[in-house]
Amino acid sequence: MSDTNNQPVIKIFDVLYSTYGPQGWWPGDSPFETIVGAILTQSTAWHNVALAIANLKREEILDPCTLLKANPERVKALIAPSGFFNVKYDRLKNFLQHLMKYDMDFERFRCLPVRDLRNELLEINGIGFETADSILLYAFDRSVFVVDAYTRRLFSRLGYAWMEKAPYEKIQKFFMGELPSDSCLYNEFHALVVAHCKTTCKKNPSCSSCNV
DNA sequence: AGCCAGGACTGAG
DNA sequence: CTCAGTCATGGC
Repeated sequence: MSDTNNQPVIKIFDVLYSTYGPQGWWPGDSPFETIVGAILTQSTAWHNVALAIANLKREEILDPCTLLKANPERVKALIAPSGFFNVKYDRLKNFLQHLMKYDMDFERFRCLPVRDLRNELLEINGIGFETADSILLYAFDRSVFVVDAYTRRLFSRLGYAWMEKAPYEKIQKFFMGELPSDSCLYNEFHALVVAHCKTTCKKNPSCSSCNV
């Protein structure tokens, strides 16, 4: 709270943005595709997720009703490239079954207040903090800040050492207190953190280049 | 040839 | 409550 070495969060964002430019995460063909992607990308490289989604599109089952009715083994085979296909199938199914409470009406579900939406997502087995918030931000365009391992790592090295082990929601609350409530800003911010860590930090374990 | 990705759940201690 | 083990494939 009184660490004078900390750069203001917004300034770090500015440097990242001017370094890497807009990342264009998940403009997506549809919110539903984004949600599927959010679940499939759990602990998985995005490239593999893209393969899985392409399969679902090719077979034309990338919509809630069709996907829920499709043969489980067939769906598992299609999403196999994204790994963990057994658990991920169950997680997709859990989400779809939750959607049944809204008569599979996607629009009715997404109109809920953010707080309710988030709580409902978190009730679904297989959707944790990061996936829920990714869905809210990237699929529903709500101004919710997404925290992940990269965020913890990068900011721990930028003077916010407490983030290394702090609870997810404490970190989230911090960022949302420091930044204006803006889904576009949060969208780019999270993507830029990932972009930076995947390039610079990864090639440099000591991460001295994190002196943004 | 390992190692690791844009996590979350479960069971053990 | 903390934490290792588990889930699986593709790319480097």
